[in-house]
This record gives sequence, structure tokens and C-alpha cells, in this order.
Amino acid sequence: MKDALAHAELIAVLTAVTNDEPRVMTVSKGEALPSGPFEVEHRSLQAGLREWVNEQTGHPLGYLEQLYTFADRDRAPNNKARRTISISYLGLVREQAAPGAGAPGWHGWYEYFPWEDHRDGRPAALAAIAEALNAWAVSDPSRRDHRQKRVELSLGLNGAAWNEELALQRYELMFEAGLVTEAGAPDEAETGRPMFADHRRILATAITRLRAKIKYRPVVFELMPESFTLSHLQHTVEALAGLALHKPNFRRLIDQQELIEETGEMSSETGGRPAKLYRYRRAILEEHALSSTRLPLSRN
Amino acid sequence: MKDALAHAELIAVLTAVTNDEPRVMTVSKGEALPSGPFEVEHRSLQAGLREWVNEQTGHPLGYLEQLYTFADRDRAPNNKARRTISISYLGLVREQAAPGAGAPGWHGWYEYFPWEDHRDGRPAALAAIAEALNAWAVSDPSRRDHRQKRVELSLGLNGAAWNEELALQRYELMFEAGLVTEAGAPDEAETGRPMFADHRRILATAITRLRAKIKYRPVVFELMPESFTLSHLQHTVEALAGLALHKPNFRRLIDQQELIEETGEMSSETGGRPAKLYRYRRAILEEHALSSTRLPLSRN
DNA sequence: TCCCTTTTACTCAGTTTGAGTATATGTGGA
DNA sequence: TCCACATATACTCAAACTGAGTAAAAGGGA
Repeated sequence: MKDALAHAELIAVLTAVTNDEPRVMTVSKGEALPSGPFEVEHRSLQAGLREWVNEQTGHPLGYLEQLYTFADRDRAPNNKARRTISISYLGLVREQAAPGAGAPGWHGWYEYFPWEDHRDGRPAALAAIAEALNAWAVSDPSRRDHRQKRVELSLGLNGAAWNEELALQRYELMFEAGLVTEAGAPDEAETGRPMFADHRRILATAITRLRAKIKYRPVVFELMPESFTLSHLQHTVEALAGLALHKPNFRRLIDQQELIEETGEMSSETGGRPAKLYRYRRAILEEHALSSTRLPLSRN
Repeated sequence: MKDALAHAELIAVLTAVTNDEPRVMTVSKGEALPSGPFEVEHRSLQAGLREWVNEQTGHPLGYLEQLYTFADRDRAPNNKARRTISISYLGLVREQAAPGAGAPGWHGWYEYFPWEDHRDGRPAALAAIAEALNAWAVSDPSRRDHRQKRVELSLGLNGAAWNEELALQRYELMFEAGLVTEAGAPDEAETGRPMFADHRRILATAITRLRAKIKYRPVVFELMPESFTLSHLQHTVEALAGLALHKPNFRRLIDQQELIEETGEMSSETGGRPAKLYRYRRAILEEHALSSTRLPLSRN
């Protein structure tokens, strides 16, 4: 094999949900995701990441999964002769004060992606975005139809439904159309706050991944405290999905899965009728293999 | 950032389904997956991979997605001072004669994972594997219960259902128990054919990913010829999933989704009543955004 | 002609889902 | 003290979807 050397870097997208807002751990006053070099001493990529996240932020790190590996030539100001490979990870944590070396801070997802929060209906920002994207689509007659379809489907226009899992697709579309490149643009309220290099794209990747994952694996509980009410759980899921859910059906869904059990305690924090407190049944992971099917199996 | 240099390598898992058998493109007589260095000239990881797959195998490459990035210290015989980072990709192709430079060849998935093919019921190999894993579980009294649960769920023992998506989990379990390390073991019929370094684990990763993906995204069609019968389509899905499907329900599922349309032609290759030929409606991808929900949405 | 094989077309009960309504149980103010 | 108010919790019901199975159609070949 030819000698192909590259810089190797690890990037962490640490997410928590605090006060029903999804947040991401950042450095540089919210301008960048925490990252560090992958060194020879590290046993594995995961181990390397855990090590310096712990060092830089002191934040305990539970769930961790690999997200994606980036290495495009033009993704960042760079040494031309040598590439940087960035391996990103998604981590789920319960937010704590974390006085680490890198002056870490938490920022809401929707600072960076204002158009992604549909809990109170379609955000106002979407109208302007849709208009700008349409202008972009029309600007190239040869690709117009195809582009318009993409815009329609991504943004949920003309009868198409909003699909919260398309967060990355939407960001890439806006990027392609030149709506999100410039830092410090005047319309950040609409196009969201920029980040260093391609960190915002990485965050979009994480959002898409997590929004997909909460549907078929009980990862939300990594973000919940030891005991919680059903409403709290629902609001956490809603925060991640950026969608409002139907309360009775959410409850039914949860107890069908038998993922949680009552603690016996009650909480009366919310003003109305006191709510039962629940805890996650870790054992469930070992009992049911978390069925998956969706294929029309045949038994015999 | 500290200077952290590493070798960067790209590994391809190219899969096709031929004669109702899922196959993978290999080099070295089936002992390794095709791989090559990631070079400075490459525009991106994907581009780099496409380039030398084309060079080495001449095989046209349609669908391609990133699989996983590996860099464990002890994954391969290696220069101690310098790590190798391997970025793996999953590609789906229609198999063709491919006279490339690396003497490429196709081998069936189930040569490497005989226990994964359940189309004709539980493979005989599973009994011995279950026994060996149980012995391993019992061998450590302190972790016995936990290990036994893992074995049960992974292999579908004691009333647990077989879950085809756990292919990687099963391989890792067997690896941990020392059942699959040695090359050229006498019992390859049971524990499968080994591969170079961790290539077999990468293949297991690909299988798991693809088995999950066929359920919610119409990727099967990347493996199908221009026109095909419903049975052919079903057999292809069955080959990948390693499961037998219920014919009437499979058909219903397919035409609910409106993914295909009749060509008007018929095929009488199969001996019985001639079957209608269908083609994939590419347009569908642009029409429906391929809904995903599974969350109890609230409309208002 | 009739049997064999495979495709295609229905049926039907049981379960899951979307949507909405009704009842309980606290708090705080009149 | 009692009544609004805000939640929490509990049902209901029709429509859609699934699992499982049966029946009819249409070729080829003995």
C-alpha cells in the first residue's frame, strides 16, 4: 500500500435536553464543537474520544456512537499537502455544570437551526427560506424541476408532510443554495447561527441520526434523570424531534413497550394534578431483543 | 492541535445478489475485501473509493454509503508507532464479469457466516455454536447470567425470536468467545470461513446495516436488473435477510408502497404460470418523501 | 387431456394507529 | 370553604394495517 498519511481528528457532538430544549456542548462561545487529535496512545477511537472529553469538560459520558467520517478536501482551511480526517461521534448526556479546560458551554440546537423546531407549528423562518430556495431552483432552468421537487419534499411544501428526519438534507440543500455559508450574516434569525468549518453540518448529521434513532431504540432515557414523569419524557422526545406529539397516544405507546415502571413517588411540580414518577427499566434491554421486523415473515 | 498522523485506508464491501445468493466482492481468493489508500489527490472519501474500485475491478458502482471507521490498535498487524484508520463503505451493484487488476472474485455471504442463512429454517451449524457459546458463558461464574442472556437473545434461544439484524452482534459474541479467530480451523463449516485482519467483522457490519436498511428504504432495487418478477424481487430480499417471507403479504406490501409498475412483458422462466415483469419507479423517490413517522404525531 | 408448478387474487380475524372525549386530583384565589 | 384552573390519567371508536391462510388462473410437459 502506498504511504498515505493524514491528520486524524475526533469531533464530539454531545447532546443533552435541559428545560425541554435540546442542547449541544460547544467550545469557543458556541462557535465550534469540541474536538481533539486521535493519538497513538489511544486504544480505540471511542476510547480516545472519551479520554479527552473527560479531560476538557469533566463531563461524564454515557451513550456514545460513531456518527460519520469526513475528509472532503475543501471542508476547512487546511494544509494542502495533507488531509485531515475527522471522525465524529454522537454522545448523549445529562447536562451538568462542567468546568473543563476548553471553556465549554451549552447551546440550543435551534440557535443553529431555527427552522427545525416545529413544536409550535411551522417556524416563521421557513417562509423566507422556502422563497430563497425557490429562487435558487428557478435560477438554473435545466435543473429547475428536479430542484423544486427537492425543495418541496425537504421543506414539506405543497401538500408534502414535514419530515423531521430530513434535517441534514435540508441543511445541505441550503448550503448548496448558498444560504448558510457566510458567518455573521444579518439574517441569522432565519438562517441560523454559523459554526466553525463544517461543524454545523456535523451537528445536522447528529440531529438527523438522533431523530431517527429515538423511534426504534430507547435512547431517550440516556437523556432523562433517574426518575421522571410521563410528560417530562414526552417533552424530551418532542424537543429532539422538534414536533408536538399526541399525549394519549404517546402514553399508550410507552406502556405498550414496557420500557418504564412506576417508582411509587409523585411529582407536583407542574401545577395541575400531581404526576406519577417513573424510572427506566434497564432490564428490558436484556429481555426483549427489541423486535424490529417490518418484513412479512413466514413461519415454518 | 497536536500532530497526529495516521495511515488512511478505504475498504469496500461491494454486494450483489446473483442466483438468489447474496455475494461480496473479494480479492486474494476470497480472503480479503478490496481496499486501497486514501490519497491526497482524492476529492473526497467517496470519490477516492469510486476511483480505485473502478480501477481495480472495472465494476460500475451505483449506490454507495459509508459504513464505519475502524482504528483499534490491535485490529491488524501494524506499525506500532503509526495507526491505520480504515474507512469502510457499502456498495450495491448488479454483478458482472469484472476483470480488474486485483483478480476480484465473488463469494457468498454465507460462506463466511453459515449460521446467518435461515431461509430453510435454522442452519445446522447453530446448534454447535449455541453449545460452544454456552460453555463460554458458564466458564466465568461472575458474568454467567449476563452472558447467557446475550447468547439467548443473539441466537434466538429459549423462546426468543431469531433477529436477522443482529448479525454483527452475533459475530462479536463469537469473536469474544474465541470461536472465530483461528484461520483454517477444522470446523469452518460451522464457524465460517475466516478473512484477512478484521475484514470479516466489516462484512458483518455491512450485512447488519443492509438488513436493517431494506426495511425502510428501497435499496433492493439497486441489486435488481431493469425488469424483474415479483418472485425474483422477493427472493432477493430473502437472500439478504436470510429469511423466508410470506408470499401474499410480501406482494401486498410491495404494491401498497407503489414502488414498482408493470412493464407489460411476461416471463415464463420459472416453469409454472408466467409472471408479470415489473420495473422500479425511480420517480417514486421524488414523489413521496418516504414517510417514516412511528411517533404519535399531533396535528394542529 | 390432465397433472404439476407457479403466479395471482381474495378473505378474515386480530392488532395497531389516529383522533377525540371524559374523568380524576392537585393548587391557588375569591 | 368552595370553585375555577391546570394537568394527569383513563376510555372509546373507527380506520388502517398485519399475520395467516385459501382459492382460482395459466402455462408446460407427460
